[in-house]
Amino acid sequence: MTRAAEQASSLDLVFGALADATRRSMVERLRKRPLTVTELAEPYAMSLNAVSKHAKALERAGLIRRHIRGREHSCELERARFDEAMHWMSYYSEFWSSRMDALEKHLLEKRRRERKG
Amino acid sequence: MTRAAEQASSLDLVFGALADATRRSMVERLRKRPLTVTELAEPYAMSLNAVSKHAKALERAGLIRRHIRGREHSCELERARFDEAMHWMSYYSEFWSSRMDALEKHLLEKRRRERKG
DNA sequence: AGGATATTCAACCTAAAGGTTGATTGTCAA
DNA sequence: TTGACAATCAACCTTTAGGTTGAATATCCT
Repeated sequence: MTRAAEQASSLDLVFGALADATRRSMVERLRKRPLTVTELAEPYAMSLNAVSKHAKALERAGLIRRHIRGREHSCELERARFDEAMHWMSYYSEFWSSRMDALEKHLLEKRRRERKG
Repeated sequence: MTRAAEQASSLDLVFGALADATRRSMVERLRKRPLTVTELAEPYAMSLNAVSKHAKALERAGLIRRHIRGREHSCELERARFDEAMHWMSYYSEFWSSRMDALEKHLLEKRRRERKG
């Protein structure tokens, strides 16, 4: 990060984006299908402008992608983007790390069985 | 949340706490062993006061616990606290959800085998 | 008791976050 | 071509976040 003390790191942006309840709610709704900014705004008691800003924050963090078709901006969840943060966190969670360990063991075992038989 | 529009939700606090690089660095270091506030402060080019505030943010989010022994505050990682956020995120990650699915399948299969044999 | 050490409290500063309103840009459709 | 619609830009306001310094509190040690 040469001139980038100024620019937030990727994890800063992802966690920062998820630290807001409105944005988490948006992510939840985008899980089902893409939504335009206007559709996104519908449930919230705030201006379209505010929603537009939230969408931009999610986009900056890479958590959504935007497809512009005419005047409509369709916002789509970028599921892969969650992995980085999940991976970071997994080091600190007993629950998940133990489950991941179990899974790794399972996969190794399976591979071993498959090689044999 | 009756009178709690004011108070941030649990996920707000957890993600908010992790949105700062200094605090993530602290978490990383606490993974190995508990550290006092002074020990925590050592690598960072900021006042002890600032570090104390960061520790408090992590504590408020439930990501660390504090054991006071005399004048020293020993900060310890609260690993279980990461689970809630991980769980929330897991719905949105292809990577993790697919792995979790595989694990679930494995566990079911295993249980089935064990019941049979 | 008295001084060093560990930590927090309090007041302050600056920048960023989340919201507003009003104007602007671009696209659709009659 | 004109008006409605989708979204952003720009300016502004208020609260919060991250940092500072200086004083206070509590504990340890001799």
